[in-house]
Amino acid sequence: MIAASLLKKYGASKKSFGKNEIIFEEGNLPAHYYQIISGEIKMSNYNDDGREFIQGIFYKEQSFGEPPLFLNQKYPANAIAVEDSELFVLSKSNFMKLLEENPIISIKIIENLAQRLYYKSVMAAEISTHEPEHRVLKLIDHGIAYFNFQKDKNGYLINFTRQQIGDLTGLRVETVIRAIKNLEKKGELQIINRKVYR
Amino acid sequence: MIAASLLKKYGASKKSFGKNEIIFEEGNLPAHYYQIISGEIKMSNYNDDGREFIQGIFYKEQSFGEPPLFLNQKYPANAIAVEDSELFVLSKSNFMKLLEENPIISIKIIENLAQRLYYKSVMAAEISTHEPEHRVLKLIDHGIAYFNFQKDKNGYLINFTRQQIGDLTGLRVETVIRAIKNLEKKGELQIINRKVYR
DNA sequence: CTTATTTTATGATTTTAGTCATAAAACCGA
DNA sequence: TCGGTTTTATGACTAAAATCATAAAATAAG
Repeated sequence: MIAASLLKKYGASKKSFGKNEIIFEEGNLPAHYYQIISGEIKMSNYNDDGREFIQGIFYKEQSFGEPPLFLNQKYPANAIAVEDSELFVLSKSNFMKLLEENPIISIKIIENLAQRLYYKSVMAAEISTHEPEHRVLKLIDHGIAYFNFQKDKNGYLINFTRQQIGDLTGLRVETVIRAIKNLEKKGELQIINRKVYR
Repeated sequence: MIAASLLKKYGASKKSFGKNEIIFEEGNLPAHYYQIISGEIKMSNYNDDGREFIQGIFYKEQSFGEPPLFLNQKYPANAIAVEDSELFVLSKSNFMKLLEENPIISIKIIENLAQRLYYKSVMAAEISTHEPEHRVLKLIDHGIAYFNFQKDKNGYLINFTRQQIGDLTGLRVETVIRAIKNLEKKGELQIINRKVYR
C-alpha cells in the first residue's frame, strides 16, 4: 500500500466502479497501477465452460494486478468490483517514476508480492494434493490471517459464501457445503444460522 | 539474478550440494539468500501420505526461496538438489544491506517475483478448473517459455519425466502418461522413443 | 411488502481420475 | 556388463467429487 499523498503527487486519480463493473479483463495489456480506497475487488478466471476460479480478493488499501505491469505481459485474469468501490488509478509511466524516485516503496512492493506468492504456494499445494475438507480449512485459516475477517464472541466470522470458497479452492458449491458440515461435526468450526465461524 | 561480483562483494560464499541433498526444509526459518551457479533445484511439498507437489524447478542463475526471507515466515516448502549443484549463499543481513545500497537490484527482484506470481496464477487456474490434457499442455507451454527446454529438429524437447509433470500439475503418473498419449493422437505433441517434443 | 434472486441444503447418479497390479524398456552404478 | 532402479506403459477396478435435480431459507430489489 502506497500513501495517498504520494500517489496524488505522481498524478493518481480517483475512479469509481459500480458493483460487478469490470476494471480490466484477461488478455488486456496493463497500463495502470490500481490501489483500493474502498470496496472489494476480485480477480478471477473463467474456463471454457464458464467455471470460475478466484485468484484473490482484495480490500481497502491493497493493490492488485501489478505482476503483468512489471512484466509487460497480458493480464492472466479479470478484475471485477464485488461491490461499489473507489480506486486510485496511476498510469504505468508515473508509477514507474514513483518507484525509481522512492526506493523505500520498492521494498514494500517486494514484501507485498512475496506475501501473495506465499499464499499461492500454500494454496497450490493444497489444491493439488489434499481432500476438500483440508482445502477449505486451509483457506479459512489463511483468510483469518490475511483477509479482513471479524472476530466476535463466536470466533472469526468467515465472510465468504460457499460459492466463493469453492471458487477459491477449485471445489463445487455442494462439495464445499458438505465439507463445511463435516468440519462442524469434527468440531473444527461452527455454523450459527448458516454463517461459518472459526 | 544478481551479478556474482556484487554477491561476492557482500560476502556471499559458494556451497556445493550433492544430488538429493536438502538445502532447506518446510518449517525452517529462512536465514539466507540462495542463487544457483550450476545444477538444478526443486522446491516441493509432501502431503500426509507422501504425495509430492513441486512448487517450482530452478536452474543456473536463478534464485529461490526469497518470499519467506522477506516476510520472516517459515518456508512453505522444501528445497532439494535434483542433481549436483553449486550455489551462492548470502546471509540475510548482508542480502538486505545489498538491496538497500543497490536499488536497481530491488527492481530486478520485483520482476522476478512478478514472474513467479504470474506462473502460479496461471497454473492455479489450470489445476483447479481444467482437465488433465489441458493442464499438461499448459505446463509444457510454460516450460518452453521459462524453463530451459532445448529446440532441435523435432521441436522443443520437454525435459521432464512424466512423474515430474504429474507433481507439477497435481496429476498421477498414469494420468499424465495417458494425457500425453492423447495429446499425441490429437497432434498437439510428438513422442519420439519415449521423449516428448512440442 | 411483495417478488425475484441468491444462498444454503440434500439426495441420487455419473463421470473421471485415482488406484492397483503387472511388466517391459531404459538408465545407472558398481 | 550385470543387476538394480527408474521410467514408461497398459488394463481392470474403485472411489470420490462432480453433476443433476429439487427445494427451502435468506437476502436484495422494486
